Amino acid sequence: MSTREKLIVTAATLFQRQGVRATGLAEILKVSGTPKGSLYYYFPKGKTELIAAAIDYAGTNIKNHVQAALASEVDPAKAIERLFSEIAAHISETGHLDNVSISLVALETTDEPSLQQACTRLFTELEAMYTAKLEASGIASEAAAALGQLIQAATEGSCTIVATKGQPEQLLVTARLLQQLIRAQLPA
Amino acid sequence: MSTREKLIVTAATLFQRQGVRATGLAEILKVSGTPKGSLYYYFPKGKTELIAAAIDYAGTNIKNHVQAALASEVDPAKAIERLFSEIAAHISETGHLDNVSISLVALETTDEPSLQQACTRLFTELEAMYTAKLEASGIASEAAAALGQLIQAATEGSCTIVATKGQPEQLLVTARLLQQLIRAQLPA
DNA sequence: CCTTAATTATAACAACTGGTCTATATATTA
DNA sequence: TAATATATAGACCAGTTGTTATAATTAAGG
Repeated sequence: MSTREKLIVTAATLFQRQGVRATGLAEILKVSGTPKGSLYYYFPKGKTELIAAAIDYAGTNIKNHVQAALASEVDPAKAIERLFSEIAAHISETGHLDNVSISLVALETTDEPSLQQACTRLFTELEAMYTAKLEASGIASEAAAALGQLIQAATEGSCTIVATKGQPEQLLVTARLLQQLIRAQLPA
Repeated sequence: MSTREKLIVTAATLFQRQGVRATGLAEILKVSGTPKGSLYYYFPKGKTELIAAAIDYAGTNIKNHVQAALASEVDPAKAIERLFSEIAAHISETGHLDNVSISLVALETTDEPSLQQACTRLFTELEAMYTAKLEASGIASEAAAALGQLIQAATEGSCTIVATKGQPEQLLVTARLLQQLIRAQLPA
């Protein structure tokens, strides 16, 4: 792994776990074992540029997880169940939201247009993935789009609540209701 | 309004809008027009103590809004519609999440037990409010509890996404699906 | 009015922050 | 091998942060 990659991966993890403002550059350097000179060499615009790269990296990671879960089952309801149980397992094991949610980063960066746009893009892409899966199973596209939005909202909201409460199993309760809703929309 | 109250109200607003870490005591003092000596006089344990008071204040505010919306309609589905449209209007007008969501504060404070507990308590109380409303309309208690959790998750998640995207109308799409789900659970 | 309590004022502090700069080390190329 | 390009090292910087301490001012009580 190159120095630049180490910086991005470490930053992505720390930002998602504790937030952008709570993560100083000194900590990223220490955890990644990389030199300070390199940080400004690879990210001459500074922390904001590193945050942008970290959002993209985290986003790709999350999308890959979601894509794998959606592809693992033909039935979208079962796929959502699988996704939520994977998220629950991750949070249960790590106690953190890295690799599953960028809500904290998104909320912290609404005042910086380029970062807000990067987070917006990710949220939109995730919704589109859910929507596509639902459409592929025969749900009308308007209903699929609405459901895609709800699934994404429920996912981010559940991650936030579960991380706060320390109760990952709550994700499974929410998943069951979403499955019910999806099944009600599937063609007979 | 007393000095102590001014500090709490200002802190609550700024914390919900921009986060705890992005809000320094200097800004709270400036915006509230209160003296620095008073801050430590009233909150001798410092910023954490002020954050705790701000969470409680914000939580009471949010609970009051939710309670008013739930009480405004007998039908829980219509009440949720009203709540979501009020949230959408607020975000539309202000561009901020103060008075509607503590997700940012909650995510930033998971490493401080007393604050985590305060946020957990609020999330739990909000869920209980939704659950009680659903039960009162005849939904079986287990189903009502699961739905209460989904409503709370969808609310927090939607606020996060909508604040990021700057698209408050998306809340109304989500509200319609929640209404559908609620109606499917109501006794015939 | 005097005494006591409450509140305010503000300087000082150590620690942290993101960024700059220049010299040096390492890698690449011809 | 020497020259050039890339990457690293690390000192330094100004600004911000939350906190402490002490003196002064104001408010309350007898």
